[in-house]
Amino acid sequence: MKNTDLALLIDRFMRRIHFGLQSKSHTFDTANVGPGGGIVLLTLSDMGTTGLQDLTRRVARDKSQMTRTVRSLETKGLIARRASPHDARVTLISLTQDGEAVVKALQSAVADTISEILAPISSEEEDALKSVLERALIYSNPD
Amino acid sequence: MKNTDLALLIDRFMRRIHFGLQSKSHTFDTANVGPGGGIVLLTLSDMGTTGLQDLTRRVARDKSQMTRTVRSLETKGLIARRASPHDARVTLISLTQDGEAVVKALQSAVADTISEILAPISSEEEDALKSVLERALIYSNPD
DNA sequence: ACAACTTTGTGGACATAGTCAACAAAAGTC
DNA sequence: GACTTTTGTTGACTATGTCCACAAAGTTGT
Repeated sequence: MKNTDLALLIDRFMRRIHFGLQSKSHTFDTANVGPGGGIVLLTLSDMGTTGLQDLTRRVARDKSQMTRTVRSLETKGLIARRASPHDARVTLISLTQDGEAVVKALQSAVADTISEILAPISSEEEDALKSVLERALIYSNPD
Repeated sequence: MKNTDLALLIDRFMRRIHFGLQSKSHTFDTANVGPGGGIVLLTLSDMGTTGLQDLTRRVARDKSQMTRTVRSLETKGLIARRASPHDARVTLISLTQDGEAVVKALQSAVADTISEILAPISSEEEDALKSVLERALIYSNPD
C-alpha cells in the first residue's frame, strides 16, 4: 500500500513543468494559446486528424470544454474543422500550417523544460519512464 | 529530442487519476475537500507540521491560493494553525485528528485508484518510477 | 419504416482553481 | 533606525472544470 506518493509525485512533476514553461511562456507562446490550448495542439499533432470526441478522450477533458478550447484555437487560425464524410455528427479537427508552426515552438520549449528537470535522470531511465506511463495508459481505459 | 511526449503522458496520467477518483469521490470525500484540499492534506501528512510557505513551495501552488485552501480546511476542522514561536511571521500548519482521519480515507482511495491504473506495471517498475520522479524533483528547484 | 436508444457536439450556469498586484507585519541587514 | 526581504493576506480578474439539457445524426429492434 501507500503508493499514494505516486499521485503526489506526478502532480508535483506536472506543476513543475507548468511553472518552468510559464516563466518563459512569453518567448514561445506568441499565439497565446495557454497551457490548455498547448496540450490540445501537441496532442493533435501526435494523433493527426481526429474527431472531437477522440481528442477529448485522449486528453481526458470534458467535451463541452473541448468544444470551447477548439473554437478558440480555430479563431486563432491554428486548427481547421470539417464534417466527417462518413458520419455527419463528427467534426474532424486538424492542424493548419500556422498550427504546425506553433506546435514546433511548443515542442521545443517543452522539450527544453523537461530536459532541464530530467537533468539528474539517465536517458535509459527516461525511456523506461515513458514506456511505463504509456503502458499504464493504454491498458487502463476509464470508459 | 522530442521528449515532449513525457509532458503529455504525465498530464494524461494525472487526469486519469483525477477521473478515477472523482467518479467515486462521494464514497470517501465525505468532508468535501475536493482535489485541491486533498492534495494539501496528503502533502501535509507527508511533511508534518510546516509553514504555509514551505507547503506552498512543495505543492507548487500560488501562495494566495494556498491561503484560501488552508482557510477552508481550517473551517472544516481538518487542520490547525498557530504562529511559530521562532518567527512570528510564519503560520505553522498541522493536521488535526479529524484531518488525520480524512487523510487515511484519501490515501486508501488514491492507492486503490493508482493500483488499478498500474495493473499492467510490475512493482519493480513502479518503484523505479517513483524513484526517478523523486530524484528529478529533488534536484530541480525552480526557485 | 418507424419508434426507441446511442453517439457527437454545443450551449448555459455555476463552482473551483490559477494569476497578478498591492499590502501589512515581522525579521534580517547595514 | 532607515532599507530590504520574507511571510501571509486580500481583491480583482481570468481560466478551467463540472453538470445538465439539448439538437442532430446514427443505430437497433421489431
